[in-house]
Parts: sequence; structure tokens; C-alpha cells
Amino acid sequence: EKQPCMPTHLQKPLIIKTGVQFTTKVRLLVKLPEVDYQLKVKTTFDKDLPPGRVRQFFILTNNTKVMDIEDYSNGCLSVEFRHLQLKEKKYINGTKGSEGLLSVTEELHSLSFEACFTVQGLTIDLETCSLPLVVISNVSQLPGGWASVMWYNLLTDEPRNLAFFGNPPRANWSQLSEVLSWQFSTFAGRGLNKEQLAMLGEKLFGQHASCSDYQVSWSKFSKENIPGKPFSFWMWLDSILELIKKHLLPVWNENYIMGFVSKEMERALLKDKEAGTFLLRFSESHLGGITFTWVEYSENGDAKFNSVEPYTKNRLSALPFADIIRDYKVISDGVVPENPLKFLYPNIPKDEAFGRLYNSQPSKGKRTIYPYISSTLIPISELRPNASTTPPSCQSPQPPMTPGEFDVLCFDLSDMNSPYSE
Amino acid sequence: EKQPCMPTHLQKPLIIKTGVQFTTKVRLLVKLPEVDYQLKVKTTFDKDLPPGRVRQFFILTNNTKVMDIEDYSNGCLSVEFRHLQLKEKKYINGTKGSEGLLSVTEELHSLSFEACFTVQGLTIDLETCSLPLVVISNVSQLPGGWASVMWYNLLTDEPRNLAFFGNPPRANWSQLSEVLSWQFSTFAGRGLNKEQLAMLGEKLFGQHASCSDYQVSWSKFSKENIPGKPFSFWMWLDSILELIKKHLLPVWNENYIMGFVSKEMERALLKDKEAGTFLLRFSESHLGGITFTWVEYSENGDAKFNSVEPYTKNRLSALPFADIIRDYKVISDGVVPENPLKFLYPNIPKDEAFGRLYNSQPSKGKRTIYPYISSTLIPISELRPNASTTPPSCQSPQPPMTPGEFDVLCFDLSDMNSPYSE
DNA sequence: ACAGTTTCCCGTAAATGC
DNA sequence: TGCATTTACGGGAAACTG
Repeated sequence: EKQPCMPTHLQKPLIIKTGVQFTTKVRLLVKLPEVDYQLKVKTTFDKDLPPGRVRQFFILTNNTKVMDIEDYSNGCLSVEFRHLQLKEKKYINGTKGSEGLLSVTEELHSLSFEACFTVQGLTIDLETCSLPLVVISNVSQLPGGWASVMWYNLLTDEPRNLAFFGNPPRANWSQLSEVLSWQFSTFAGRGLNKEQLAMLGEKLFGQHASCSDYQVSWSKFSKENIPGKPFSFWMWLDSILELIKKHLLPVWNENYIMGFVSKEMERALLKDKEAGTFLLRFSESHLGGITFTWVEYSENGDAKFNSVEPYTKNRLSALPFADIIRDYKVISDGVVPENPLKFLYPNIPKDEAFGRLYNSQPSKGKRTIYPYISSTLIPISELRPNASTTPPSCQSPQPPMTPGEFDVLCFDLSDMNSPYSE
Repeated sequence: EKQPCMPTHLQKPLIIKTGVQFTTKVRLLVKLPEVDYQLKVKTTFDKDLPPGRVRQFFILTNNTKVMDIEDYSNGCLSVEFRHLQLKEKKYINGTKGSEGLLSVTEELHSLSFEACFTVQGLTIDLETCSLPLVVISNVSQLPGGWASVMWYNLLTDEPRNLAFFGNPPRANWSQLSEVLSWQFSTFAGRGLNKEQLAMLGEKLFGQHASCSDYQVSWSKFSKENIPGKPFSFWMWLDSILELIKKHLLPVWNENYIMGFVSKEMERALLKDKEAGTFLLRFSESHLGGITFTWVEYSENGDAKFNSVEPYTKNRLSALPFADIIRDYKVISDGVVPENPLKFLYPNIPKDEAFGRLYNSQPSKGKRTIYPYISSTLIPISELRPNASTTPPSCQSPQPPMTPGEFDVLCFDLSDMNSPYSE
């Protein structure tokens, strides 16, 4: 019979996309007394799934079963499976299972490994399996997958509780906020500070005290929409993470993006600063948008706050953000256009902050191809005299998390790579 | 034995990409005397290829072989194969064939259909096959594929000369230019006029008389690079066709793009026109670029011509071309920026020509999301006083083609669809 | 080293399923 | 009908392969 091995070590639980190759490696931790013959390891996906599961997958490539021992890296045997690919097993029996309660990214799967060998007349079966895996079919499901992985790692130490999302526990904000910050520091190179986390907490809990440690439900974190918005808290936050990764990395890493600031806080900060002082803030109303807000003073000394329509990935791929800040102009009726952005909050001269980050030269540079006049895009806003501006609401909270530690024995599922594993 | 059928009718020879689905339909033209049993048709790809062929493909899907009669549309039997997919047959025997002379898009393939039935004790084998097909593995090979299809259609009536590109004939410019114009009228809605074709002829033949009917070799048409350029004549022309299809359709269809004009001709046309008169021309130095050139006069009355750096698909997807024309500004040292484009050659006021084609309102319109100031991109050129401009060379020729007609008999390969068949 | 060719796979759009 | 999920495949880039 099967000799169940102790669980398995996996740094980063994974998200696997059907049809996309992934790699996994298993290591035998016990030293076998001179096993000469070829030791075969078989990988099986969704091996022990309870029947009636909604979706079930299998490994498409013929690498499914047999593999011989290869590496003697640090004295122990290991196998690496490459080019594995998942495909859905259609119509397991009749129709799909029932639990239509869970969404695709809440459904947890696993990859099993088996081997069998004989030592001194003893037949030994080894078996181990990975931490829970999320299977998606389109990259558009990645954010949902990440949410699941985070929640699982944060809230359980069980190595393979595939039913975790049947009744997921709540998270303390102190834990959750730490994980969120960790996401930013891992993927964008800089985590979230206290003020930024406070704003996120306010978004989840409202204006309540940021001192007590509220609990967040899984649903509130990633399933329910934020009141009045067509997306959940995590979808919103992840869209920002993506925006940073693709378009704002240097600016983010220089800490020039305050980012998570309520509009009320924003005004409080800018009020009384020098005219032309601005700060950068992520849009709360649209996914993956960033805007800048600057302060001006009318003749009677009243502060006036202006924000541009948030820039999203499409706009930013046409023009890098630093260049937008450099070149932004406001036109008011035939006057020579002027850039209203002068000082990055609290008081850093714009070019001093962003100078190194500017890309295309202010139009002239950029080796002009001989007969042509070079041309760049300039972001402009046209203000009509009667333009009134009055921004809306505000919020604030704080963070912690520690990924589970996993034990190791016979098998060490030491590494598993898919494009989505970090 | 096989009863070879007469060739086959195929409106549009095809380009098929491996791994991408295509559809084909075969029709039986003879009325069978009450065939009750199921008539099976088998499709085979690259059935009779000479061995040693460089690449060989097969139909991946299990739809490969059997299909029963389905449609009685207009009284005749037909089968439609859907979701067919091609995959390369690797290592036919040992290494690939030898003829490394032909490029992938010059290699012609074919799709065969076979059926067998018995009438009144007579066993009849039917067989037919498609016109030559080009197989590609990436859309980046499409332009090359189109070139082959055009050349084949233009220069032979043979239904399946798979060795056509072993020694491809030359084309008369009178024929070729007609095909080229036809490409534009088919895919972009408007063909090429005499002047445009004359410029293309000059590009191929130099300044020579455009009256005599020069011949163009296949190599010169699509394989050799244009002297001094890193692309062939067809690659260049096709890049423009693509640019039009994706970004310039309305402007092209309104006939506002002169497009194919040598720089010399351009100057001759603009000289003496009112200041601010401009015309639109495709870049000859870069793939898929369009520029505008306008005329100005210095104080002593000398004409001065300016062209912007050509806009390519990336820029145009950030900002539609009509809007670029509307908003383009030139800045000279602190002066209020001005749009130098006033009249579309010969003398149409800019807004009269392009007014209907403008997209985003001149910034203001576009329902501004409440607290935000809307913003648009404006293309600008910054001129320094010492900017000198002097454009280069010029050329000119003319067009004709008629796709072959194909005969029909037993089988009528009536239709064949792939995403690339028009 | 490199050029021609294929593979890989994201991200959008469309199709499908429920 | 609408939403959730999958499929399709263009397009850019990496990997392959002689």
C-alpha cells in the first residue's frame, strides 16, 4: 500500500494556465542504499479530487508518467518535469459537479507525484503532492488567482486544504495589510508605507479608527464590489500594481507616487503649499489609473485643486508618465500654454525630482531623421473660464503577513515554475 | 484506379497558418443516381508532394478523414470541413529535403479530397485538389504569402503548379500595377490612380519612361531589398496597405491621401501654392509610415517645405490621423503655437476636408468625468531658428491584372475559408 | 553568429456555457 | 438575457535550428 510521505515544501503556490507550459521538480530526500535501477516518478494532476468536482484537469503532454533519475546535484536524486501542460477533462461523468458556489479561481487543485522502488526486498511506494494550485484559462483570471493564493497563504498552514474556499476565514487587517505591502515590494520594488495602508484600510472599513484591528472577509476583499464601483477591492488594487509594473516602475521606486491618498487628505496636504505643488494619486473610480492634482490660488487667496483625467495603460504606453509630467500644459484661451506642475509635494522642484526619468528629449533631441521635423505628443488640457473644480471624498488604515512554513521529508517538491510563480 | 477529376475552382487561393482553424467545402457536381449509402470524403494535406520537400504538413484534427454528405443546398451534394488545423510533419525521413532555395512562402502546398462510391456495379474513385496553398507559421509571414498568391494568380493559369516558384516568370508592369491597385481597392476600399502607380513604377524601374511596359522579376518585386533600404518593394507597399486598413481607412477613402508621391513631385506640386498648403505622403524610408508636408514662404518669397517625422501604427493608435492633422502645432521659441496646416492640396480648407473625420472633440467635449479636467494628446514640433529642411529624391510608373479563371467538373472545391482568405 | 522560421504566450475579442 | 468562463488568434518577442 501507499506509504504517504509528509507534505511538501513549496515556496510559492502556483497559478497555472491551461495550455501554457510549466515546470516542476521533485527531490528525494532520503538517501537510497544504492538503487541501481531506474526510479520512475509519475505526475498526476487532480489525482484525488473528490468526484463531482466542478472542473478537473489532466496533464496533456506525454511527460505524464515516466521519468528517470537525473540529477545528483547535492547528493540527492531529483526529477524535473518540463513542458507540462494542463487541459480540462471534459464531462467527467454526465454533467459537471454541482458546487457552482465557487468561482474558478477559488477552486483548488493539486499535482501528485508517485514513485515505487524496492530496497532489500521491501517495496516502498512514495507519494507526495503540491500545495493547492489555481487553474485558469485566461490571463484575465490572474488577479483572481493571486487573491486566492494570498488568502490561502495568509490564513492557513494546512498543506493541502483543497476545500479552503468553501468557507474561507477572515483576515485581520494587521495581517492582510502586511501581505499587500509585500506584494508591492515584491512586484514593484517598493512596499506601502503607513499612510498608504491607512488609506486602503479606510477603503475597506470606512472612516473608522485605524487603530483597532478590523477583520476582512474573503468576499469583501476580492468578491464583492466596492460600493458604487464595478470592481472589488483587490481587483482595484491589483490593477494599480499592474500599472506600476508596466508603466511606473522608476517613478514608484523613487517614492514619487503618493498613490493611495484620499481626495480629502490630498486637499489637506496641498492646501497652503506653494502654487503649482502637485502630487500623484491612483484613481479610485477607474481600474489602473493615475492622476496628478495640483494646487493654485485664486486672486482672493482661495485654494483651487485640479486633477487631470487619470492616465491608464493605453495612454501611458503612448507617452511615459515622467514625460507627461514634464510636458503637460494647460491652455486658457489663446494664452501661451503653461505647465501648472511646479513642485512635487511637499516642495521638490519638478525637474529635480523627475529629471532623470524623462525619456524622449523635449522634442528637439532624438536624432531627427534628416529631412523630417521631429514631433512628440504633448498632453494638454484646455480650460474654459467657467471651469469649476470640486473633488469628492476620503479614507485611512494599516498592515502584516507571514507565509506558512512547510515541512519536508521523503519527497521535496522543491521547485515549481510557471510564468505565474512570481 | 483513381478517376482524376478536372481541376477545381477556387476564388481565392489561400494562405493557411499552422495551428489556426480553416474551413473548406467540396461540392459534387454530377448528380448521382440515388446513392443511398453514406458517401465519404477524405481530405489530405500535401498528399502528392514530391518526397524531399522541405516542409510537409498534415491535418491535425480528427476531421481528417470521414465526412458524410450533408447539404442538399441547390440539389447537389457537398461537405464542409470545419475546424481544420495544420501541423508540420517533422523529420519526414532523416533531415528535411534539400531545396533550401525556396523560402517558406514560395513553397506551394495543396489540399486533396477523395471519395469512392459504387453506382450500378461500377466503382468510382473521385479525387480533386485545391489550388496551391501557402503555409505560414506566424502572421509576420503573411505579406510574403500574399506576394506569392498574387504572383501565381497573375502569371499562370495552371491549376496546381506547385513548382511555380522554382522559376517564376516575370510580370509586365501593366499587369502588375493593375493587381496592386486591385489590392488597395479590395482591402482599403479605393484603388490607386495613374499618378500613384506612376510613382510606384519609378520606384521599381527608376526614372525611365513610364510609357514602355517594363518587366518586373519576382525577386525584384518581393525578395530583393530596394537599394539602400532594408526591405523589398512589396514589403514596403504592403506595410502601407496595412497602415491604411488599420488607421487611415476613412481618410484614404475620401481620397485625401496622395500617398505615393516622390519628394520631387511633392515640391513641384506645393510650390506656389498658398502658404500652409499640405499634402499627405507615405514614408519611403520606413515601413508603414505617413507624413504631411506643407509649404511656407520665407520673407524673400522662397518656398520652404517641411515634413513631420512619419507617423507609424504605434503613434496612430495613440491618436487618430485626422486628429493629428487638426491639432498639430509648431512651437517656435515662446510664440503661441500654431498649426501650420491650412489647406489640403490643392486648396481645400483643412476643416472642410477633415471636419467629419475628427474624433475626440478638441479636448473640451468628451464628457469630463466630474472632478477631473480632461486631457488630450497634441502632436507638436519644436522648431529652433536654425532648422534647415531639404528633402531628397523622386520617381514614377503604371498598372493591370486579372486573376485566372478555373474550370470545374466532378468536384467543385467551391469555397475555402481561412482568416487570410480576404 | 546569424537569419529564417517556429514557438511561446499575453491580451483582446469573440464564442460558448450556464 | 446576462455573467462567467473558455476559446481564438494577432502580434511581439524569444527560442529554435540548422
